[in-house]
Amino acid sequence: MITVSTSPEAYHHGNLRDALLAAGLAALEGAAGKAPSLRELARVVGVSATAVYRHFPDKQALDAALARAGLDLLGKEQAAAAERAGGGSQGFTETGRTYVRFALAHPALFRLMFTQGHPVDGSATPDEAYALLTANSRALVGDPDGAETLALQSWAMVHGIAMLMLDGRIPADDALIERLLDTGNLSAQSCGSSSEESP
Amino acid sequence: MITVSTSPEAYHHGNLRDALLAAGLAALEGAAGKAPSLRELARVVGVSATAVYRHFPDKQALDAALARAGLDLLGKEQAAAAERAGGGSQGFTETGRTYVRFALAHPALFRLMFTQGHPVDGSATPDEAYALLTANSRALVGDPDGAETLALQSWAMVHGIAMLMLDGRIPADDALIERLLDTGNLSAQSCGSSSEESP
DNA sequence: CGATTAAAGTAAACGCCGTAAACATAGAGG
DNA sequence: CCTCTATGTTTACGGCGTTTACTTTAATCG
Repeated sequence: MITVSTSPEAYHHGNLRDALLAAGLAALEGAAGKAPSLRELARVVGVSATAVYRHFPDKQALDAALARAGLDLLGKEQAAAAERAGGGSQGFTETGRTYVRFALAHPALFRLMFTQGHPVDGSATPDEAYALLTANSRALVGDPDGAETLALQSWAMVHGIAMLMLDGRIPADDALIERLLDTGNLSAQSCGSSSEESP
Repeated sequence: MITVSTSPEAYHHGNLRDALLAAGLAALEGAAGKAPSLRELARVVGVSATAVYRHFPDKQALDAALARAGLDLLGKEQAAAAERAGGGSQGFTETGRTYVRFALAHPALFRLMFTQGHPVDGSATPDEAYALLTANSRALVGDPDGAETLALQSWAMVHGIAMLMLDGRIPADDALIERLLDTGNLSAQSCGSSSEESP
């Protein structure tokens, strides 16, 4: 009944793994916005709960696979957005904007991606998003150390914006995203004068 | 047997609520770093699981109360740190440093604080940390709009750093914290020239 | 002071969850 | 054709959050 994009094999021998991942991603988008249970996924795919264990050692592994899928998707969207903006500092900013928008568009998936206890899959395949980030910041600032710092600061900034908006601590407002993404203001702290001043 | 700080009454009529919160905070600090279950908390306090429902409508409410307690604690630590640093921009930076340190020192609690679906307790008591943040940034920049932007950007930055470190995406390294907290570098993007440039 | 009443606790049960163990079956390879 | 191995199923366990119905405690009030 359910056809999964990734692999065209007959269902009963073949692509349960992909079917589970597809069902998981679908569930994460659903109105519930709730992380799906292993049993629920098995039910949706039409298989017994324990069948899942033929393809994932435990639920955490399933979640990790979902997280990696989400990370890949984010990386692709970012790359596309950066290219559309024509690279350079414009592309860099667009990458950040896409990051926040992705989080707001897929809240449950985004939470899952970053909520695992340890880095997803221990750097087996470093994710595309991060590679793009460092490459772009290296293109913007010459000094390698400065480039890494800029990359991490930018990541932290957009990640913080995304998380605070997802958690409802600050309004998930488009205009606010733009305002926060414009880091020119931040330099008021250290750009105009040197680092000391008191009221 | 267990004495709880908040309320000195005899146990069987009185302070189950506070005992549960204390047990919850203790569990969140424990080596497990795992969010405690309602039943586990009841067990620790020596009460049946359903007794909890006399004091909290459901587990989410218990979690929200724990989150609020954590928020208060964070606010107090930040205020103390800012005062110790003598206020001004020094104090402002110290506030941020304390935020990240708090997250690393109490990972499970910090996660709980920001992982609830909606803002904890719908702005009933706006939290001290945020009040301090806006007050400080207003003291640093004159323009109220600019102050709010600076406040939110700073919050997003430290929150992002904290979260990425908790999730193991970037090393939880003291030197790195310092490097990322120094936002002077960020201005390289928009301080030296106007906003356009390409490689 | 004693009866009533409301607050605070208990016990049992429900349906869900993740996971383990033992068993079934289909298809590939000798 | 028969056997293995990969992939599935059934059944079961303990833990979870929550509901329902019951009991106890202590505070109120005539």
